[in-house]
Amino acid sequence: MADKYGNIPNIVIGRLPLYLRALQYMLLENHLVTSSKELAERLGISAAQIRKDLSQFGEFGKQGTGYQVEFLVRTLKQIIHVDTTWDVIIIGAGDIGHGIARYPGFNNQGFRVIKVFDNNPAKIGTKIGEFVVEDSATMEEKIKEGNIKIAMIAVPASQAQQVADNLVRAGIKAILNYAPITLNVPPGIQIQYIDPVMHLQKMTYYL
Amino acid sequence: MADKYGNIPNIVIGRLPLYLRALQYMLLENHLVTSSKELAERLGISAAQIRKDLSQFGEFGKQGTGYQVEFLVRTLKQIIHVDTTWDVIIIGAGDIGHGIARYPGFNNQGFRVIKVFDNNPAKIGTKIGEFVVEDSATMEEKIKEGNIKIAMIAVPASQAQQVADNLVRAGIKAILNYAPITLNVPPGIQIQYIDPVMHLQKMTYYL
DNA sequence: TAGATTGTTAATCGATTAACAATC
DNA sequence: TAGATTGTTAATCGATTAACAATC
Repeated sequence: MADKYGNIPNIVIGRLPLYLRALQYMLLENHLVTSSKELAERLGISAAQIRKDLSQFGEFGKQGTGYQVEFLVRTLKQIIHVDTTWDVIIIGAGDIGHGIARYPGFNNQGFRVIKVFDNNPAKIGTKIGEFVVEDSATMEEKIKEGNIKIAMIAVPASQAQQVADNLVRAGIKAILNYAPITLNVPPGIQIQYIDPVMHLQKMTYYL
Repeated sequence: MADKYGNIPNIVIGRLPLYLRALQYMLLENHLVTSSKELAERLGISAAQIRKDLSQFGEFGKQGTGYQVEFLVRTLKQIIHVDTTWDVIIIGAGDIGHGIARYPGFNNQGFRVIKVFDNNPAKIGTKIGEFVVEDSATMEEKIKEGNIKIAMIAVPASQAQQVADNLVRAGIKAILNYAPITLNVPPGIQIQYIDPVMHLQKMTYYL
């Protein structure tokens, strides 16, 4: 239940994965205890904000000492629901689809790509690493069968809205969209965007 | 000069590429005039916000009518400095580097990938589409020669900070980082992040 | 003219920060 | 104990929205 903790601002939720990522690196470095001050310096944000954010979910630190990194990692994973592994599908077997199908970074972060779909007969049946590209026509059925909740859209912008509509109809609840277009989805469906052009254009103003 | 317009909040600058993207789609659809209301509906934000954002830079609309799409596209491109084409380099010739080197979406959006670097001898000299992978050891020199200002980091997280340091030393002013790690860069250097895991983790809280 | 929509102001809403008592 | 750092409050800061005169 997302409201287990009451109404947490979305902007706070958005920072938790950032904290988690930094804390996991600390673990990797055998850095077992940290403080809001240290974490803040690593991330370039204020210590007060980190303490305030964490305090929305409980009391995880100890005065005078700080936070046990391993405990905080475990706790954050539980809070944002990546203490389990989510099955994820990819729609679109072009360059982007290939890239994310093979991306090793999902491992141990709560996600596992399990299927890749495309509607191009020339691509259906071909292999991408361990995956055999499946026919988009069978997508809805397979989403329902597998009770899949998360999808990544890697089709051209012109097809993205149609794909999103199909995904939502099939029961998908969270979409990561790589197509450079804003999609309309019903309330309650999560959507995030990755568009390198937008990121670059956010910076050129300052150049 | 970024302060041609005074001190515009960063959050406003960040929305301009979103407006631009939507307006360019309208052009594509031969949709020549729009209003803050219409644009707001497409983007799922408020019309007042769009008008307020645009008004920071001038008066581009007409009461009773709205905005000329083509004029607004041209104006936004000038404001965020993508009315010219920026040369961009990629560091890292792995899967991600391959993907962005071949990504067609930069065309006509103000960016052109011109070089790909890697420090792996097995990769140097190999081809990625039209690019020949160049030796990272020659990177700084080539950045200076070409007066390049923008770079995309596509190396493993363990190498990303070192690469960023080198880029900054060579004169790079804007970095798009695909490595899943927060980087430290000096003030005045722009940095943006793309990490699909973070985006997915922002959504699972609500599932 | 009547209707529509801008640009802008003031009010509201929300997020961040500074400060500090509590306490390890 | 003395020093350090949390969790939390209240103050500040900033962003969004509602409303409307101006005007096309």
